[in-house]
Amino acid sequence: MPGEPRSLLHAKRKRTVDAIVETVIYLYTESRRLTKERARAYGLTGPQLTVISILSQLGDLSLSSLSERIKAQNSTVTGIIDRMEREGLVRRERSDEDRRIVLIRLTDKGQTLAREVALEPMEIFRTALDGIPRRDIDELFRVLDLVQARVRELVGETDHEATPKEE
Amino acid sequence: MPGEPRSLLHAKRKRTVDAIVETVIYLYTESRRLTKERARAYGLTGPQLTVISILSQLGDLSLSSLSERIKAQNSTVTGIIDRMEREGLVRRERSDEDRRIVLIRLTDKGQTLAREVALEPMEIFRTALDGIPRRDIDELFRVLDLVQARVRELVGETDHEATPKEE
DNA sequence: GGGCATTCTTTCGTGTGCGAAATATTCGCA
DNA sequence: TGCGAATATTTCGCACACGAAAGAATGCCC
Repeated sequence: MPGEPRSLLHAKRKRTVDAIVETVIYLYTESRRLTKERARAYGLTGPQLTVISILSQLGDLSLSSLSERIKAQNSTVTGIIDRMEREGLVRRERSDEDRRIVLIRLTDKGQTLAREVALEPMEIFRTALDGIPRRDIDELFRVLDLVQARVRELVGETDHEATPKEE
Repeated sequence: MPGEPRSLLHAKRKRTVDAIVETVIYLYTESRRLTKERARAYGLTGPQLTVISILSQLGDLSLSSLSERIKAQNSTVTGIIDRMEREGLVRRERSDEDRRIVLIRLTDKGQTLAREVALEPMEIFRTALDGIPRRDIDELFRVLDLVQARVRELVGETDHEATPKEE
């Protein structure tokens, strides 16, 4: 194959890719920052506000299901719940069916707060998407989904542990 | 305006938005996880590897420009550099022109490591984008850019402090 | 029925990550 | 000159965040 202006094409594409990566980072970090700012108004931290909003929507949850929801390790969530319990926002309650499980439950104080805030994760990001035409949203979804599939493929995606792939 | 099946449209749209948000979170956190995993192989943490790769590409940087690059506060980067200095990966050097400035410089050990790794931030994400057709990449860029603009608009975007808006 | 793998949570050590206050240096300007 | 505002970095206190190991309870299976 003869020489082509390949590097030029690559250069342009690299700029686009850089911009996309930058944008994703921006959206993610800005959303986090805003959640935090919003939480501060109620004397909470970002993760604490998220926990309150999840418990309020889904009811009592075991510590591990909570961890799964907020995509953090159990050991991290233990700490978050410790501090929230100290503040009287949640209570730990041992499950009766399986006494290994700790159920996290909102106290009255926690529920009152929940009603005041009603926050979605990544809220500004969502709000921004509201201002975008339907067709563009669909396009965004379509391509992001392609990218995600590709990442999962590259990563191996056996859940980093679970089911060893058998085909 | 007469009644429309508005809630149905909203429901569908909400699902799409949820999926988009989920995907962005996935891409961001998975990229971070991979960087960290990769760093471990060299006895480094994620941020440390990022610092090495940036310094290696751009040469010596002041602490603040480094903070800007990795989008973290100065106080955070101070800590990262402390530990890297302890490990003999970088040196602090007071600038001669402006003695307020601390220049961060890779040691020989740091440079050797840099040559071994050569990592881009959010690397898998980038790699995944490589497998996506040009037209889709352009679409993704176009719409994400719209979203970003909308977020900036919503946030006020006076740099959270800088130039008080005067129009 | 007793032990052993499994599951759920906590503990521990270390490393970010932030914001406010302290410190050091430079710059503008009266 | 000399002093107060501005800039660059560090210190401090706190809250995540993770992984490895310990602790507690369950379930399986001989």
